[in-house]
Amino acid sequence: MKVEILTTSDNYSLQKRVIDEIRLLINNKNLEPGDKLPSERMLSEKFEVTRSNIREAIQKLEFYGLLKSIPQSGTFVANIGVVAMNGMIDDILRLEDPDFKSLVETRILLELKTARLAALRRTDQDLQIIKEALEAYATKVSDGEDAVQEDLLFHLAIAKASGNSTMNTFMLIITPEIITNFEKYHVCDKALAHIGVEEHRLIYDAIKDQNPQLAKKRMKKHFKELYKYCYNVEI
Amino acid sequence: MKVEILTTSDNYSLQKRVIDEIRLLINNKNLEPGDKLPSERMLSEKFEVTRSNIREAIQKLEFYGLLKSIPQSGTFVANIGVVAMNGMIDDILRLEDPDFKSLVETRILLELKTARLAALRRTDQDLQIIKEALEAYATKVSDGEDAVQEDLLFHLAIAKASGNSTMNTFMLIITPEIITNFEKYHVCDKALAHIGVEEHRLIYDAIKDQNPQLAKKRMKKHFKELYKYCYNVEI
DNA sequence: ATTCAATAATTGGTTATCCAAATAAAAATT
DNA sequence: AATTTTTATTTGGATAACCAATTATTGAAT
Repeated sequence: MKVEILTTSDNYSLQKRVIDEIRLLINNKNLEPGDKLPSERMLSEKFEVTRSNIREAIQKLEFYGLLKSIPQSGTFVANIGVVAMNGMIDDILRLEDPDFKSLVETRILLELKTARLAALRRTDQDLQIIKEALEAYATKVSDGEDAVQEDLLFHLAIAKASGNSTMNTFMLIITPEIITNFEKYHVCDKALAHIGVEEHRLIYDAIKDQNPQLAKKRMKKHFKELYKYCYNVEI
Repeated sequence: MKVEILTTSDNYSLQKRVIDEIRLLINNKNLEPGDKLPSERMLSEKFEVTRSNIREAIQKLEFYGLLKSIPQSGTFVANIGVVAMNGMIDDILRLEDPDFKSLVETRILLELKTARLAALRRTDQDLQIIKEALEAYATKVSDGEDAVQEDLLFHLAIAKASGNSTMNTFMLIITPEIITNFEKYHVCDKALAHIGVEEHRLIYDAIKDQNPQLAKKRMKKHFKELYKYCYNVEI
């Protein structure tokens, strides 16, 4: 059974309201870094929402490093002052869901960098994993099968070899969204795959030879071909 | 009262265990995209953990786009096959917490790009917000006050003006961690601030004049000076 | 045998209750 | 009066009970 993604606007705007209330409270009480927020129970009463709503809002602000909950003690303002707190919460509230163009743009930026870094830093073990991913991809393609997954894993292997855990995380975040979009529009069919294999091999060689410039250049070309075929757009 | 960040290793490894069990289950049952997972209650019984543990693990995999929960219906495998699922979960489990060097490296990559894009895409309103952030920063510095927050907001204003919501999100994620590290090591004191103001102004001018190359170049110089002063390292 | 309405069971999400740690307050001891 | 010990309260987190939407099952009607 296939399912479609849906977003419930109700809870979403409620969370935004709670986050904004917390922002106002921090302003009114002039809470500085390290200061304690009122307890979850008090906040839920004050804002007339459930404690769950408060918890979710706090967890979101915790994700962005603005608050820190300590068990059996309280929730505290992180090492960020009132001014930055306001600005950042404002940004968080206004954040729209990423459009596909934004995802692609970011992916290319990240992958040109990870390819370069992988060429500089890859260990022998990293190289081995990339090679295995490459060959799994090549095998699938030569068998005429769909190889979107293997393609993905090749790119993630490079991200891991870059030795930069932040970029690695970011790649993990955006990759599935890109894949979903790719499959949704039914672009990038198997005709492209054979070209892809050769391009992958060239990228692998550059990383193997520890040639960062070349790795970046070949990754750039890879994306150029990819998006030219898939979307008839130059990037 | 100041608080220190701590990480409880217990729940963390428990979540990893649950995620790995889910991975194994998807493998053993050969679940394809769109297939339904067993209910949370069954999973909690099967893995001998609480339903909360199951929910948290599912939510994490949902964050990375691997699963999708539908209310009153079930949890489903996203549009990603078994192979990619395995590879990605493997990556997620191995993800280490980002080191400072990794954060800085990623920040620079992102900011060189957002500066460039902001120069290309900024609206008049974007420019106005950047200008306000710049002047708030300049005022603080000329008053001899600490201006870390205003500095941060200037950079975030540029990220917003880039028109790329993904990069904007990523900037919001890494910024507080960087700030925390900056303050922890008590580097980057006020002596640097006056240079910073001038550099900010130059970046602003380039964005105002819609000169992407110049904006990027000046941002690059800004970071070079910053990290040279703060860490005595070349980047 | 097929179709459709009615009912029972299942599901993720929500709310309420309980818990153990941490803090504050009070009382006892010196 | 100062300090320690004891008790009470507050805290975020864990658990359990509940809910409404969905799905599966049953059975009656054609």
